[in-house]
Amino acid sequence: MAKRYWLVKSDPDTYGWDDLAAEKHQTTCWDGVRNYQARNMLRDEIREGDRVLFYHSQADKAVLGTARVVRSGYPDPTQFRPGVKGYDPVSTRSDPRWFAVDIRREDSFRTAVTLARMKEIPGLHGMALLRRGNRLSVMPVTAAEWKLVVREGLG
DNA sequence: GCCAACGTTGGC
DNA sequence: GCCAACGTTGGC
Repeated sequence: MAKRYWLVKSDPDTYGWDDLAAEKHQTTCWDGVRNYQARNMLRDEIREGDRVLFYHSQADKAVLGTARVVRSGYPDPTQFRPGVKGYDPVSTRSDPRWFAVDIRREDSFRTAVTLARMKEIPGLHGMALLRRGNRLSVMPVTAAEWKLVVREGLG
């Protein structure tokens, strides 16, 4: 199967590129996603070995680097933990509603590729991230888009 | 701080 | 099943 590419979006005040760097093995469980469209991608489409653009929303609005999927979709453990954000009382272990993947930090860009910059690159005009009103925290990236963003970031 | 774009909720 | 109200996200 062809390798696929994704973009994950995170508010750096909540969890950012530096937080991922500080993790053991620079790997984290990408949990907390509570949107059905994004859930479907985490559960059904994202595979180990797929590569990921790591994007900061809010003040930064830029891709900071790349990561790799090191474990494909499995039940998001936070949905089973009463009291934590993301707890879902309806979800059960035999029929979990929410999914997570594990990602490992890979290349850190020399220069962050800003949203403004991406809008200037003709080959990125169709990018899901640039679609008006797109609030998905996980979205697909084409191979061509991946190449353009990474070339820009790694120089 | 504002507001557009959604997703969700709940009354009917 | 419809839709108004509300909450959240995130760019500006």
